[in-house]
Amino acid sequence: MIDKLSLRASNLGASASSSDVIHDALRAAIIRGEIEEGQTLRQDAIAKMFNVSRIPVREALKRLEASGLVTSVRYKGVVVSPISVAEIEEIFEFRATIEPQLIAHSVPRMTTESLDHAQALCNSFAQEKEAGLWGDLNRQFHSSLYLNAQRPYYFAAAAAANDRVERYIRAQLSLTHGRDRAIEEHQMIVDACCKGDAQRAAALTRDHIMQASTSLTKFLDRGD
Amino acid sequence: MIDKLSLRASNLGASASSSDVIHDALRAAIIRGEIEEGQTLRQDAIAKMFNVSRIPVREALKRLEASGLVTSVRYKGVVVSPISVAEIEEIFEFRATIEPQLIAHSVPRMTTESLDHAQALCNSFAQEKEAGLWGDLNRQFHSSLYLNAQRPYYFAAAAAANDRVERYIRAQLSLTHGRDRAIEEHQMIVDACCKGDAQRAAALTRDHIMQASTSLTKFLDRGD
DNA sequence: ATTTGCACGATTGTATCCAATATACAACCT
DNA sequence: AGGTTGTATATTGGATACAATCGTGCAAAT
Repeated sequence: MIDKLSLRASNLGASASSSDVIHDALRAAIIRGEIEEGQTLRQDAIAKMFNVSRIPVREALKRLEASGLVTSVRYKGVVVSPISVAEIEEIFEFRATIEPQLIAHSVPRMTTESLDHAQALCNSFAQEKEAGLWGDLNRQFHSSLYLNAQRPYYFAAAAAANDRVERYIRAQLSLTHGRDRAIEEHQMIVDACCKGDAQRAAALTRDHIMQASTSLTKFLDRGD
Repeated sequence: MIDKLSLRASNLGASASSSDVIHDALRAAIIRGEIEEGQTLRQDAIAKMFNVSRIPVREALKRLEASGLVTSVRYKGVVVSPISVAEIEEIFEFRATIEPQLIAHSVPRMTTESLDHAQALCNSFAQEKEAGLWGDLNRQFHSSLYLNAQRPYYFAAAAAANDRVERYIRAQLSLTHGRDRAIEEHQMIVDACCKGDAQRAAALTRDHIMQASTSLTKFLDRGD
């Protein structure tokens, strides 16, 4: 028998189809705000970008539609789903319900490694100078706190909710003092995790999300 | 200007494509348990059932995959997602988090009409003799209590969670005393709504869901 | 000037065909 | 017999071709 490890055999069966690649790329572009909401996505244009036919593009769009990121009208096309301030508030409130439960379940299951990893991501976020990376690092940090929860459904629900408002989270981080405050709150959450205080970590997470929500809606109601 | 209401103008643009029809039919069949979990869905077979090509079938399957009802492996096919007892428990717990919030937001916004409608559905469920209809009536009843919440994201999240465990909700209702107990609890929830007691309605909803969960998992751990 | 009808291009929805891959089974070797 | 290799068939993934629909501009009618 050959040594499997020497080949680093990857699971080919689960390799990405064109449809998967296109889906992931579009999803990333949408949640990062690189495609602005309301913009219509033309099948042909996307197909040409990826050098494929429209078939895999359509399948990718159907999946994005199922997760709410785009809205489709027959014979007219799909547009990046617009989202109202009320919906943003609702989704932040949803996150503030789900994510504290995730972290509360995680804390008693965290290992030294996962705590170190979380602290490292916390530091990366705090030290990163380039604003374009704050969103990714912020999300990685929060995800790392939920990995031990053993709550896949909650985790997926939180991820979906984050996808819908990701571009507003990024906007909030770019607000005056938005990131500064996040840095402080992140460290407090990590500290609570290190002490094994699940309830405090949950409460801090909830506050962190709601604080971002109010500071964001204050900005959106005023300026936009 | 013509009177729009007199026309009851339906949104023609949103008329159903083949892909939509197939998606809805498959979804209904899966959540009702008519297609059992683990069973593989052949594109060709489905296409022939609906007298269409495989293209709209594939799009329907991609959407089902995005909502978690089926699992797809490249070049092998899609199977109805199996679900473990742990996942069932998690999703019931998720419902027990979300649905009380929905009803709590609904209660202060309920009208006499919506209360009457809920009571009517409550009665229909209690009086229905045919076991095959209990699942639908149960779901209609609960949905009616959430309609006034003005929380579309919560509502959609609850609907998706219900889809995933619908067949187990049905099983639970068929258990000894499962339905009897549901009937009592439903009436208590409606009564709390009529009194405008949002917190009690929420607490009762939470108990209702958790009670179903424990009675169900007790059955699944023992028998299955 | 405004409205109505229509032709045409652009775009989406679906069918049909081909390629890539998996599965089952036969042939073969030891 | 047991296992391995080759081959046929079934099934999915994707490309191409065609049909259905939408939107727009323009001309004719009022």
